[in-house]
Amino acid sequence: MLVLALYFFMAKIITTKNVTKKEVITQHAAVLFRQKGFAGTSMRELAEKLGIEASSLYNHIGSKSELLQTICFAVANDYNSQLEKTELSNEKVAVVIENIIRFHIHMMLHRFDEVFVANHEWKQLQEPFLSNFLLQRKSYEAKLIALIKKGIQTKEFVNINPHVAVLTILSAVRGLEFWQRHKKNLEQKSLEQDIVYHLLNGLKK
Amino acid sequence: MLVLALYFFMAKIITTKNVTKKEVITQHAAVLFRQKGFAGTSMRELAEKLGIEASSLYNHIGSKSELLQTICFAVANDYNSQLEKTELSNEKVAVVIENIIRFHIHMMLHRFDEVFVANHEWKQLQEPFLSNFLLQRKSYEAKLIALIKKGIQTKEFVNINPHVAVLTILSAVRGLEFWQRHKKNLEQKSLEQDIVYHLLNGLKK
DNA sequence: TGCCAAAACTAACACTTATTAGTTTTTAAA
DNA sequence: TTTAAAAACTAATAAGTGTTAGTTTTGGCA
Repeated sequence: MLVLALYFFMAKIITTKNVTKKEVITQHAAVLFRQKGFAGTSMRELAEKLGIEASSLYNHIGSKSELLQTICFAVANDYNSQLEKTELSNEKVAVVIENIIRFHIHMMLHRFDEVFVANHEWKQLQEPFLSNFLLQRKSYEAKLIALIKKGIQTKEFVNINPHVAVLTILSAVRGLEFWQRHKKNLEQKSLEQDIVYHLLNGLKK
Repeated sequence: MLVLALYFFMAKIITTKNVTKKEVITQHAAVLFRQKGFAGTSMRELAEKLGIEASSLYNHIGSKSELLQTICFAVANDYNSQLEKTELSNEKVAVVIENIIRFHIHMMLHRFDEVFVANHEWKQLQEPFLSNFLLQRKSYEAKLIALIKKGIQTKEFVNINPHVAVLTILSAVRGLEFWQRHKKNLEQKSLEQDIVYHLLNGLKK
């Protein structure tokens, strides 16, 4: 007698300890949102990456928007708390600025997907999250501007428009987005060193 | 006797001479694509901005994708032809680089919407346009890298990784995206001067 | 005026979207 | 082994998508 048994398994989200399923979903969402944008990513697509059905996502998350909110504010919080720490040090302004640049580079290289999404997709946040996010960013920039001003007063920096300098620095560091493509071709340390040097000392001899 | 006449007018796309309706549509599309992203913008939304119905758009354009293609390649062409012009000059490398930076700033300030869309939404291009676009960008960057290398050889520039320098410069200039918010608060000329100075001579005294 | 092409319209198509309801399976503790 | 919660499933909803077909209106020229 032949017994033929067929087993069907339901797919399940794989988690390792200390990582909730919500966090696994959010991380996958970050990758997709980076690759295809928030509006360009569907919940079915996200579910497929996780090996489950779209409707099953809602056992773990509230909504698609919530995913974006989680990503954007996690990044914003990390930048803010690091800045608060760094600000309080007694180093010279040039050193503080250098440390901040290095932290930005670190975030770009190690939290790439989330940072990218926070940089590019925040516009898709719904109110009141949109306003909140913009407010946080403005306050962050204001702190940096104040630092540059201080550096000019202490004669450490040239007499540049502090607002312009901050934008130039922040944007230059964001250039690492493009760098991901050639990640392997260059040592991280020398990359970091070149950017910091370029921004602080310029290109010319 | 009272005669009551009701007139209904069909909306029409307003054009001034030397501007085709297709160009008017494309310009409005650029604004919307910048504000809400390509995937986040619907044809009905675009049509509404123009005061017509969505289906009427198709008397003038082929498809939504075509709009994105038009925008991205118009920008790419402008950058490419300007670079070809500038490269051929007999100026010192530092001057050539400075001119290129100034051109980028000019594009950011005067063709904001199109440049922004080309920078952010090119990923949504369909093949073979996507590959074509990436190829053009790579070749553009390669030319800039060669220029920086030349500048290092002629001892005009410090011994920096040319690839990193190009990315830093291009990204820094893209920071003007954020500047649009405060457009009125600063003279364009001094803004331009500060960025050029920062990138060529650095922040430190 | 009469005519024709350009450009608008309405209506519909076939799909895709995020999300919900209700049901079944799985997991883990009692 | 029973039981309850967690987490998967199927099926459906209502709204929105780009685009096409067919029709009507418009504007300029004969």
